[in-house]
Amino acid sequence: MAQYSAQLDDVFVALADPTRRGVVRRLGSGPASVGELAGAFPMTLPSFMKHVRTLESAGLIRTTKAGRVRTCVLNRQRLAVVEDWLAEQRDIWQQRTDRLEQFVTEEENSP
Amino acid sequence: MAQYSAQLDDVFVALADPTRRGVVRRLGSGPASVGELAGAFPMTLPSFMKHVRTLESAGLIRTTKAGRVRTCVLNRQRLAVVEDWLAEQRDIWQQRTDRLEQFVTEEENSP
DNA sequence: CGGATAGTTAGCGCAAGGGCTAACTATCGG
DNA sequence: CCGATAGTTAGCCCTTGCGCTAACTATCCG
Repeated sequence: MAQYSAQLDDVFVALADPTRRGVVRRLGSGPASVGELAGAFPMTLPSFMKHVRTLESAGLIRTTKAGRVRTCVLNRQRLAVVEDWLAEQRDIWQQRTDRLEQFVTEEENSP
Repeated sequence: MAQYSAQLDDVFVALADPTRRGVVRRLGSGPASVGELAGAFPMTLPSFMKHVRTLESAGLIRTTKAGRVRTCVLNRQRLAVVEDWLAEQRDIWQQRTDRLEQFVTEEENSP
């Protein structure tokens, strides 16, 4: 529950684009080359590559190059950053409802 | 598990900024006026208001104006959009590991 | 070797994002 | 009614994001 703010920023920014979410989704089913991935999106390769780099520097994917083909794999770990943030939100909200309950109880005891 | 893409985009974009995440976090503890919220961030009111509007049009918060003060409340429901997306990712990944297990099993049976 | 394939680099254009100031409106409180 | 308070609107600036073309590098294969 730390103050990941930098990571958090990169990850949310990376996911704030439909193309990049599409890549994450696709990679969920297993690794793929840049070319394979790019085929699913209506843009040129250089444009697509930028998305790949964004995802990689956010840590959401990892890539390796073998011969002339670069293979991308999902780094599921990184999605935990989002999960943790959501969990934190739930906690905060929970604390609030706890306070509300306590307040109501106190009111009942001293009306 | 539909194709929310538009909503999803708005919500992720909204959360891709530390100021806006800060507001969401703060509102988790209960409603607050624009002025109260703005006090926590190093920027002018007009700038801050843009973030409020972004959050509101993404559906993450709701605001109402009484007299001269506008009060903001968190719309927790909307965070479910993110939760659902994450759940979907987990599903996809799960399907993959299922296939892998099946593959391994088949290999064992016919070596 | 030589052509096809798979990325990569460089640079450009445009729209959007996020911040600011200045000036205005609309309460509220005395 | 008047001054202070709480937002709001308008417009400007600058950076970043995202898409494109053109040209280049680096394999792979026959």
